[in-house]
Amino acid sequence: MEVNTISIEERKEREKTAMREDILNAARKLVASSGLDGISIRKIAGMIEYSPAIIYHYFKNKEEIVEILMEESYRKILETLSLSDTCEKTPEEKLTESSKRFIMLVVQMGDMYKSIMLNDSATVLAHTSVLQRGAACERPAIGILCETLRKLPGYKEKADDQVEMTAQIIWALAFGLSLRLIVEQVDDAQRQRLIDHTADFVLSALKN
Amino acid sequence: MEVNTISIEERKEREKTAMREDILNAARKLVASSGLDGISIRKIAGMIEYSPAIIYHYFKNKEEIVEILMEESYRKILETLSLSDTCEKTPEEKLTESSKRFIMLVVQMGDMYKSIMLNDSATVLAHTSVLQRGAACERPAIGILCETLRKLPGYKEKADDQVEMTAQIIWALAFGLSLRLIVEQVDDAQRQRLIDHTADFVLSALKN
DNA sequence: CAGTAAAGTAAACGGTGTTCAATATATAAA
DNA sequence: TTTATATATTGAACACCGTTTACTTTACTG
Repeated sequence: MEVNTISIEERKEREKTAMREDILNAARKLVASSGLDGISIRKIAGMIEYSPAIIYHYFKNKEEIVEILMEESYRKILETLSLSDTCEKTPEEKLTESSKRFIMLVVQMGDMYKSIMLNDSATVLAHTSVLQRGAACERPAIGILCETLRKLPGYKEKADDQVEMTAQIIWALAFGLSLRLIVEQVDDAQRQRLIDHTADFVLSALKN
Repeated sequence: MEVNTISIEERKEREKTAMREDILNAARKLVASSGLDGISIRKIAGMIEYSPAIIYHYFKNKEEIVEILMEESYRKILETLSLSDTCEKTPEEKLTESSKRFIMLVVQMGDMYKSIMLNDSATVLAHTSVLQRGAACERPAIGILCETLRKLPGYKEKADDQVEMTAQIIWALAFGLSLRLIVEQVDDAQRQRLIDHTADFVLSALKN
């Protein structure tokens, strides 16, 4: 009975992805309560009420699970970042606002952002690297920034290379600032001051 | 015999610090060969040919050992940073050159710089935090930068607060850039391009 | 109903940091 | 010199960790 066989295979497939999802959900809970380092195969196994060994039937190893969660969070960052392209504003305003939104978001993500951006595994770097020449334009994080810069007065006739590099620098600044805000646990008021000052700083640099 | 007693105490003191130094040296070797994560109490014990437990008579825990090594490296960064104050150059040149030197140094330090700057223990943060208001001026990393900025045209009459914030932003930019250079393992040529472009970017911003 | 493929597990391996009771050693006092 | 005491040192254990292996159970197929 071929029809029956197929339906059983489909159910098995469903069960397999369901199990994978259960494992990932347990991992997500652990991250939420105690950060990325809080993930442990044994804890996940305890939460889904299975033996630890079974997890290796659904994932290659712990690293694979961690990377899935990181890519998930990274996608969330990109989504939030490319959100406000609809509203009509000057490119300067756009730049300022999306930078501010970006920093607020990643500061809120805290530890997770730290882990994503400092991970040097090939899989994660494939998404997060921005300094590699040319390649950067394919990556949303720097691509959106490049587009915005192009709309700035005097940036139409600039070389691609130059614009991309400027984008990379602005991005590095936002990256460095948010990381320090996270690590030093800067309070709201000082954070706001710094973000505003940074926006001014960047706009000044772009005018020349 | 009081004299004898004192001399014995002195020898014991010497022996104690010698043992501490042996432990730290073993730890340093491990860091050199396999990074900060390469340190393990058991490996250190093996190298100094003692049982692992003895290490806890000389150090509170592994964290204390790691923090000592990090503070050591951080001091080295500061020394190299405050080195070129002697030569006579324009503040712009000074800023550019010391920034470049700084980035080259920390990129070379690689993993260690990463670990120092992302460590959020109170002990390490006491040295490395720079975004805290006012407090930053006491810290060499941002203090030197403030002094240099003050010599820039139009920066004499600016408020302390403003100058410090600008320094913090430049510092955050250097921090973010070097971290990405380390994580993404950018090649020499591209690194040089980015550093040069960054210097231009910063000088442009400072002119307004 | 037998056979097979997949799901699941217990137990172990080698690793980690840390603690604790017991022991060896060296100094001080008798 | 012998005894007491403080210090240095250790072995063994505790509680974790990721991962692998051989084994058993379960579910499905012919």
